[in-house]
Amino acid sequence: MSTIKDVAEAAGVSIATVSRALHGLPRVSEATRQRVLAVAAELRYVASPSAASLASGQTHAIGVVAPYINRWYFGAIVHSAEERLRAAGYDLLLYSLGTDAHERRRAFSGTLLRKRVDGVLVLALHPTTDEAATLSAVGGPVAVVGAAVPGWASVRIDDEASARCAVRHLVELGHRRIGFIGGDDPLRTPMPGERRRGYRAELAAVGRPAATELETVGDFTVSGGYAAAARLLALPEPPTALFAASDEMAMGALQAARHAGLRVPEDVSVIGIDDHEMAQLLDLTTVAQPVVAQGVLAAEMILSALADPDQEPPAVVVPTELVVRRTTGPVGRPPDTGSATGERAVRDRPVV
Amino acid sequence: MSTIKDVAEAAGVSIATVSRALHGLPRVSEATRQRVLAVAAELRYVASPSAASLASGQTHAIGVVAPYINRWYFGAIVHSAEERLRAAGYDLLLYSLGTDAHERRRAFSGTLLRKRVDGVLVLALHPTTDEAATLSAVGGPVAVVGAAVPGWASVRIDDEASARCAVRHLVELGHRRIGFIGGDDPLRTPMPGERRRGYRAELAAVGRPAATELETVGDFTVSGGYAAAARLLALPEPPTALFAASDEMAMGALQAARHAGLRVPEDVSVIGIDDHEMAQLLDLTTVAQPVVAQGVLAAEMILSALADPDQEPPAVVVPTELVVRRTTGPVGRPPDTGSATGERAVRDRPVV
DNA sequence: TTGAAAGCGATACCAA
DNA sequence: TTGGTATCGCTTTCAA
Repeated sequence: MSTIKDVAEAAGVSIATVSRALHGLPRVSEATRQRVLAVAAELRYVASPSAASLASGQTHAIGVVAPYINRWYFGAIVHSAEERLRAAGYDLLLYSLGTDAHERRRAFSGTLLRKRVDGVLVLALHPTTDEAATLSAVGGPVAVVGAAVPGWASVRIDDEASARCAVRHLVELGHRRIGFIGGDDPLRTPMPGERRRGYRAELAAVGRPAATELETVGDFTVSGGYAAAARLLALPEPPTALFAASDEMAMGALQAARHAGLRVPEDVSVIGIDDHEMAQLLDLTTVAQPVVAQGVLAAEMILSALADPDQEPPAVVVPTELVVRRTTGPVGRPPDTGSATGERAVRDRPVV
Repeated sequence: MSTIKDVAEAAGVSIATVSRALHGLPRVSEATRQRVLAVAAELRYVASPSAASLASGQTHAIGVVAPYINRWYFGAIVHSAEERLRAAGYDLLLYSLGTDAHERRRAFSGTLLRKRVDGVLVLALHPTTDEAATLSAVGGPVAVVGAAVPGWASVRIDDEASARCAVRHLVELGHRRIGFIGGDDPLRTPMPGERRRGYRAELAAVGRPAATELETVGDFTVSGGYAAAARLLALPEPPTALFAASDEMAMGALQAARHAGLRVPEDVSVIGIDDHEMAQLLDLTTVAQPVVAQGVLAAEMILSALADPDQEPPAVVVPTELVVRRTTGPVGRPPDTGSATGERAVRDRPVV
């Protein structure tokens, strides 16, 4: 494996000149640069990242801290962020933590990241004040997706407003008894709480404050949504509509309704949040959030902070949009497939 | 940010001793070790990975080269492999290439990985002989999931046998006119071809060689599966069953059948391969492959090769299993929900 | 049991 | 326009 020294010798110049030539820096004659480039290519020279970062203090790597990588939301965001970061010459170091508190501590303490990355992308994790402080101490800029953290750049949706939007859609269809499938908070994100707050607020706005028995926990998985919906539909006075705080839970709810012998949306309406890639396939009505845009934006925030560390970190809230498909309909009547059901409503095109 | 020198001074020893103490090496008295450990903790010392790898030649990082990260199969494998590798003290460098030929070239040329990782995990990508050679030249061990490459460790399923298993299930249900939804090969993987071969072989075995019009292309996406199925079902003499080479395509096929006004499985049976996490939700019959096990196994192959570079790289084929749910049934009769439909059949439990 | 010192392979400053 | 060289922070060998 050739080093910069090999290139220097073969090109008949010093290593300093090789370095300059390869980095496109000035103070190298064009002739020399070409010669160095040719020799480097010939020797298949690749600079050692370790040596380069030891000398320069830059790693050209961004750490991605996420609870999961194998879920739609996270996969989509990591994918779009990676594309943007790689185009800018950065590598991605992946840290998916699971729900393990110990791993979380390691990641946020900086033990894993210090001296290893130039910046950090945090996904859907809300650090405590302490955690934010220690992770900031790692040194580089931090951007977070799905939460707002003082001092960090952030991109997110308005979770409370999105929940209100979903519930309002159901209310406009005449529903008054609406079940909520939320989640507990193993990762201490504020998101579940905010979506619940939106649910309650919108119900309160129509004078039907939420009943405790209508709020359940589905922990953001398909099977959790199934179980929660099954419980709600088995109530003495079951809800006529279900609002799940994520599409994955809504999909479970869909199946639970079918297994209970109920037609969707004739007997029960179901709405989610996300616009998961399978939502269209299942005809699920949902409040769509732009995941790709959030990933790209977060990546650009990091790049921008890297370029100019002194700027104020931006906090962007991206819009969501109600997408009406076929799992929501008027209460107690056959589904309305004709005219619009709400001014913000977007009626979705069929697959393909 | 403290360095090893700070720790050495604070502990009143040399940096060599600090290094030994921190690495648990011998030739350090227990008392000294404790003192160094205490001082290091106090100073929140974290060794610089760049300096360490420059000096030792080891990066403690594994490169993951995959076409996508935001698809079920890849997310699941990366997740399980990461867990295993992190437990062994390795970081993960993510390289998801998309279908871009240029990115692919960069990754396999070693430009991205040389001197950067100790080993490489390749997912579902089949390198050319040249690519395999240059990636091997990167230096560390390589393990591949979903393909077999001479000289590399590998874990995979038997794609042809899995396809035969799926088709045999349909044949045993009485189907003779069976449509195939495969995919072209943007990433030059042999997998699609092998599944097609299995389809043809099994049909030939019952004396019904495949008709060209029954073989379509769905490019392994939901919408591709939808379009392919729609085409098949619109044939003058449509198939009574559809075999999709992946669950995602099968899900699209399911929807296409419903949109065509056909009942599944009464009018048309659908089977896939994978056992995608949503397959259970959709009651999809499929041939399950163990993704978590494949990820862990591949990770362990790399670790093992790192520990002992001289061993012969293993090539493991993991078993698949037919999982009968409710999208396949006897041809031209109402679905048989009673007794078993095949000796390898596993009847799936309901969700939750 | 401990320390001194020679690299590892680059970057970047200062002279020439 | 070029080269010499100090430096980054650690690992590892060899002496003490």
